[in-house]
Amino acid sequence: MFEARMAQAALLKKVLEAVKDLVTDANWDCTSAGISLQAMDSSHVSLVSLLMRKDGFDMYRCDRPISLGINIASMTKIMKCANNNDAVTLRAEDEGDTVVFTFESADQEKVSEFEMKLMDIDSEHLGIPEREHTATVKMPASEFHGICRDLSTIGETVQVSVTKEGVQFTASGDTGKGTITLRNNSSVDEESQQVVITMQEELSLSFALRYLNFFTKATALADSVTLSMTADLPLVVEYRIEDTGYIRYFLAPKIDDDDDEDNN
Amino acid sequence: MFEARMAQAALLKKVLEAVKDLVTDANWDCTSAGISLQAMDSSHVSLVSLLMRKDGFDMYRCDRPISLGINIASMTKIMKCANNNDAVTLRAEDEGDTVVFTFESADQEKVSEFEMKLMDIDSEHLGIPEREHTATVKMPASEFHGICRDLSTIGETVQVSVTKEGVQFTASGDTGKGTITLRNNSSVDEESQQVVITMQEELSLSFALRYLNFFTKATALADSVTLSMTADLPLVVEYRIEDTGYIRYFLAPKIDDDDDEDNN
DNA sequence: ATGGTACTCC
DNA sequence: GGAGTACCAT
Repeated sequence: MFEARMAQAALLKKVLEAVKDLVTDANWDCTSAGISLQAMDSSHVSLVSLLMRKDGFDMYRCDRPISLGINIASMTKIMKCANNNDAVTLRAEDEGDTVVFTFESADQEKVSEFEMKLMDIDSEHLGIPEREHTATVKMPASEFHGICRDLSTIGETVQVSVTKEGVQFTASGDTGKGTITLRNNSSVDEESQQVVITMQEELSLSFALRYLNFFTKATALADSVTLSMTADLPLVVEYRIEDTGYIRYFLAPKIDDDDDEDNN
Repeated sequence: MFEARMAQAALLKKVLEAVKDLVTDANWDCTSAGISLQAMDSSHVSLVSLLMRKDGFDMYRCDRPISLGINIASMTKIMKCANNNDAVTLRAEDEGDTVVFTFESADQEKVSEFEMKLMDIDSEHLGIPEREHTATVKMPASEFHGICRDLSTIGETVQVSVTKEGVQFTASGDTGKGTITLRNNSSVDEESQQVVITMQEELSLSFALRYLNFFTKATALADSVTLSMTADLPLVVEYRIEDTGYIRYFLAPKIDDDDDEDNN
């Protein structure tokens, strides 16, 4: 028996928003420690990794590990039926082929139950090593969101260049070129507004904006986002989910990492 | 001569919103008592019945009964030209083939007139008997709206089950099953938020959500909606129009009213 | 209440 | 493929 209850449906809704454009089906792997999900996007370019630890839940019970194969669109539809401050309970029998969502309104006058069929999904459970990166940039999530959106109107690729002084995002295309520079400002009062750079050496990598724009669907989940970069290794874009875990996205850099590239 | 004036164009706009998706042409039957309209929807499945008593108007005059055959889309277009708090006057000559809409802005600084051609419409004026029902459920109109919208994502049919304790709405489909339960809570302070059940005996009937979703276009007209049900008879969905009358929708239950039905 | 998006019909 | 319509989200 698996059963987990969270006080605010809003959280799960936001998680789905952050996943649904990238992934059609995924296994939600539930253990006594919590829920995790790993999936490649449908074009096998990027990877999403979600962790929700059991302490992020009001109530959490998982008698034995269970993998819930879920169609994300169906789950999204169901979660749309919850109000943001409904309590949500997920329940699955060990040998069952369904999961049941229960929504309870704050005033207890309304209870909704949605039963969803589970799927069999080949899970490519990729062990992703936690590694040190050459450079990390922590910045306001909404700032990153805006930068990716804006640069998309210029070109398809963004070049991210990190120095001790700051981070620079550049895109170019037919209409011209756009560059956005954020200064390292870890001294700003509000932590959520800080731009904090940690690095061993300067570095410059290019990424497909199309995927970054999918990643920024997680903006509602966290005030800050952290970009972790190492030459020739995938970028990691991490949003911490308060008290609960994180959602991380992985995206390999474009190989043509030079300024002369003009065929975006 | 027929002439009627209402202080707020908003009311007539909302009435049109509540009718236009269901009915293309309809006779507005005007008598000294007021205006009424009855029409089947275009697929002859459901029925709309509108009543606006003369006391709902600022000014009302109807020398002899007259039936105004109106294309609802045309009238909607014309009413879109009125501001919500314009006063509206409808005027038709006894032997004429047009109706004139006059909009006067609140500050009297602007007057608009639109003349619309009338149509000849075969009116199937169905005498609908007022009858006692086995069960009625009064609930917040917005709640009913949300339930119909949410369950539409699950299946095409909703089963409505009424007991003394509450009312339950259930739909099922390929992706699973959804159930929403509202407790009878007539003791809630705000009358508009109450769920009030009146019943002779428990009952469970199924309806096509497609039509219920057309009916909920009337949500803006009233805080509450009342569902009246009797086995094998059409459901009546009633929105009271404050001080004026009502709009009622009728929809026959689906015949397969059992839980084993799986071909929604 | 209004604007954007997504769907459906033509 | 385009326009109109309906729905959702802000």
